Amino acid sequence: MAPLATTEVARLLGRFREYLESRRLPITRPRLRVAGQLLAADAHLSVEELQQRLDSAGEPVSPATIYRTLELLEASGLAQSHDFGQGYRRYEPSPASEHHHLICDRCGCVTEFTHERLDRLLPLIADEHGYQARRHRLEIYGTCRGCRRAGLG
Amino acid sequence: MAPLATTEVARLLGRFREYLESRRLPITRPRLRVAGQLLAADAHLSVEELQQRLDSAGEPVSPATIYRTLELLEASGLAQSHDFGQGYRRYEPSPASEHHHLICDRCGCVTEFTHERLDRLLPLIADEHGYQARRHRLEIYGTCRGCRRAGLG
DNA sequence: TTTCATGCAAATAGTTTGCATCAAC
DNA sequence: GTTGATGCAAACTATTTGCATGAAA
Repeated sequence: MAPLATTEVARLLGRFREYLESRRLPITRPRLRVAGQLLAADAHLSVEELQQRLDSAGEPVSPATIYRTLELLEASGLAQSHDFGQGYRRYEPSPASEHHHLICDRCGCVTEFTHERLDRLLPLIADEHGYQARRHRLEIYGTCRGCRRAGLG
Repeated sequence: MAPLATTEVARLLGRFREYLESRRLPITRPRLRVAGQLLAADAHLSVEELQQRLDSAGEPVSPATIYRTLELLEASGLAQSHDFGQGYRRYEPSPASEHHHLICDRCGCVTEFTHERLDRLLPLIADEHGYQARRHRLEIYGTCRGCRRAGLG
């Protein structure tokens, strides 16, 4: 996952401030630290990883606050969480266009892909079964290129 | 989810016994109770639901043993577990043909569907990204027919 | 009679929450 | 000054594990 450009991170941080203002919620230093660190991330981060990065950056935030801020980021639409069945959730900035995930069984790395035709197909399938689709989740698990090359496949 | 025919349940129970024998593992009463109850299920059961059904049937088994037996059932290929993001796992007998799930956001009910073309497509997508696909997971979340009729959609 | 499963209770791990204190406004 | 956030520690929940006892082979 390529990190967002610095200017884009700044723009999204601005949107987060607006979101907080619109809800009359204080714009606090810990909130901005968490948001800044997640929005600038180059990977799907766990809360633990996020905390480590905040610590390394000399901007420590407690796990409780990290969780609470992530909730706000999700509610505002600026971030998404995923459960890849690893026992904890991982977070990423909301992508410009919705995408799906390839997850490596070996190293846990995540690759994103989009597939328009597939996205159009799924609501139709839901409809055939009487469901009104709201969202879907598609994950492919396997061995990534790197692990296959390393003979771990 | 329609329950399996009684004869089919019996056949699968036989396969479970064979699996245990082949591993020199004791064929115990609690193991057969758990397997029998899950294989005859008409839905995707949580461990709690499974325990309730066992209790109701006058065949109580402790949660620890239920978890341990489910592990064996998964290892033997006779059962599958799913995490639908509800905070706990749900189990079902392994289907004859792999399928995907529609999950109702409201009532939690699960509907299965198959889609051959889609199943053929996914490994190709993985390959395009350098992954060797091993398995995939496709879930559509929305409102089921019943909940929509009840005006809960 | 040897081996391994069972049930209980304690441990685990990610996440959530209550509460006293502190920062934002 | 008022409101609500923070950090800590305790609580919570699904699941796993250690151990004394009991059942299968």
